[in-house]
Amino acid sequence: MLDSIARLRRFNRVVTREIGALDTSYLGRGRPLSTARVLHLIKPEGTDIAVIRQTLHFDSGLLSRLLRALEKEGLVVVKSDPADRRRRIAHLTEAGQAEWQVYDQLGHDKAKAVFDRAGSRQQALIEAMDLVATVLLQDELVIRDADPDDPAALSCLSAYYRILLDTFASFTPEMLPLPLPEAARYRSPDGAFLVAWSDDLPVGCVSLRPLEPGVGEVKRLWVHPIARGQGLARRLMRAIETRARELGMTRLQLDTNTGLSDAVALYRSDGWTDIAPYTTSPSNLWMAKRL
Amino acid sequence: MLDSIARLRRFNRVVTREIGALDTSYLGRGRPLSTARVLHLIKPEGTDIAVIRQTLHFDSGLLSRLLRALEKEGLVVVKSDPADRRRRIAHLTEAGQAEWQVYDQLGHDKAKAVFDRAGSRQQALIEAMDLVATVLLQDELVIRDADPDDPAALSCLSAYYRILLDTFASFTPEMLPLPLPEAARYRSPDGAFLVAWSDDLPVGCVSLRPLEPGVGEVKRLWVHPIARGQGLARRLMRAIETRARELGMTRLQLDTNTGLSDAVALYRSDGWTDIAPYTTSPSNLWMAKRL
DNA sequence: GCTTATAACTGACTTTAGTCAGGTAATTTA
DNA sequence: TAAATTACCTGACTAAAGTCAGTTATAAGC
Repeated sequence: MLDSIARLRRFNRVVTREIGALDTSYLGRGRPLSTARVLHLIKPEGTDIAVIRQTLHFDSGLLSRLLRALEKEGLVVVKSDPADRRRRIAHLTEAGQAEWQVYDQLGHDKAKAVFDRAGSRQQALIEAMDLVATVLLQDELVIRDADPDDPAALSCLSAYYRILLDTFASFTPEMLPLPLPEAARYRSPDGAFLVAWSDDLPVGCVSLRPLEPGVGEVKRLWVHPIARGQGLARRLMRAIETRARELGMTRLQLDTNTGLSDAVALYRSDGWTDIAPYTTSPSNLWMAKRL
Repeated sequence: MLDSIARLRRFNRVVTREIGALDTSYLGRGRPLSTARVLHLIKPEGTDIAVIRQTLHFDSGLLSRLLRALEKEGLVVVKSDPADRRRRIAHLTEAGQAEWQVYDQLGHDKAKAVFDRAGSRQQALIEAMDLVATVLLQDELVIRDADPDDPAALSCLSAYYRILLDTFASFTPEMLPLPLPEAARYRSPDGAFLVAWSDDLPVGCVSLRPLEPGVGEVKRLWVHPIARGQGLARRLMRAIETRARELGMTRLQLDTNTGLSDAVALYRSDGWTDIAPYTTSPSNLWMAKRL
């Protein structure tokens, strides 16, 4: 334990020195760091200033002052929210968008410099960083609805497809098109597509499409390797079942393969039972659950 | 690449929030953070204030002021270095030592809380942190003399022994005693023991003992898994050869095993040649090098 | 319609960190 | 031994971050 604390401190020292410099790269543009961070948090479509305040944990007065400074520079315009005119939304001017780009590029360059230093161990570095971040964020996994054509959804699907191709010889890339050909059926009100997020990294997905009135099919359950062992798959299944109920479904089906033994064990332990085959394809196990 | 930068930023956000809190845990004792960090850098035997300045990258004036504040609190006494009376050494008073303990405990508790949250993935977390730190510190590997009884030397040796036990069935724990029975022979002026450091983590070692006048034997070359692939083994060998020359040796020998193929390849490429057996034991290859 | 709550703003203030221009004493160099 | 250098100190200053009390406009509750 003592040794591990020494190692944590070493990690702490190194990381605050090297990675902390990502933030300080925002300096050098004649603007204090906090002002630059506020600017960089404003999205093209505008950002509710309350969101900025929560993200940076700033006092209301402090943020006000920083926004006034950005307005005086002509980079930002703050307007009242039409829906609730007490709330205010910050927008980037054209000059502000240009400056935002500069900051984004600075951070990008700094990050690239870190990876360049890793040389041949770049991949290992990224995986180690993911693991650290995921462990520290494990209590904050969030499941949100996504559009099946969204980049996050597509990144989950392509990871899921890679598993299928690696595991089953009978799958070919042509059988696994991206984006999904019937994307509309995975959108509300027909079906659903859920993505699990760890901070802003997609780490899991599951989808639901209608089969016949009152019956839905669960497909494409996937959990990122760095997020396994935390019950995320079960949370995703529970979430999609809830969504199915909200859509008026009373029965769910799925087809799977006994080769995916972890998934099958999860289904069984969550009340799914075997049913007769209803698809061909590489499936060799069919299950259903009454909601 | 874009994805990896997003992942680095995620890592950055999480780590500055979670691990950065290790430092801020020094707050809450009615003392500014920088003052507390200075106090915690003072060792029981006293610390040269230049070392503190370099470690924290503080301005000379700033550190002076912080030390005056700690003196006024009765926690620290700064005395002139007898060897060079311009230099000054900071010492902890009794009250200062007590306060130092409190800060140490605070950091300790905070670190433990991080590990506790990792649950079953504690070991994986530590290894990932080590990897990140080592990659970022790879240009800063330092090789220093160590005493063979030093904790760092012992930790290297026990890791080395573990490899031997795992690789060769013919080794038994009794054949690998710790601490070394003939430690004195690995100390100057007879021999040497070198340890490679990444920050304050020992990541490699090599040792040298006298065989007969003018002839030395290199033993126990080890490199931590997280530090492999960076040429550290070669640097250690070069360093121990230099040390051997300084000790007046003109010839080096070693015994090894062809099972350790990486090591053997290194020796050969660095000018070592096969010689006749001079030991029994699990060795099956004997080499020498003229200095 | 009146009261209360909420969101943001303004101005005054403090703390912390850090810089800079001297100054002194000790040591090293020429 | 004089001049230069080094190590540290002091005092004056600034910038950045953050806190706090009070104000205004809007929305929500009764």
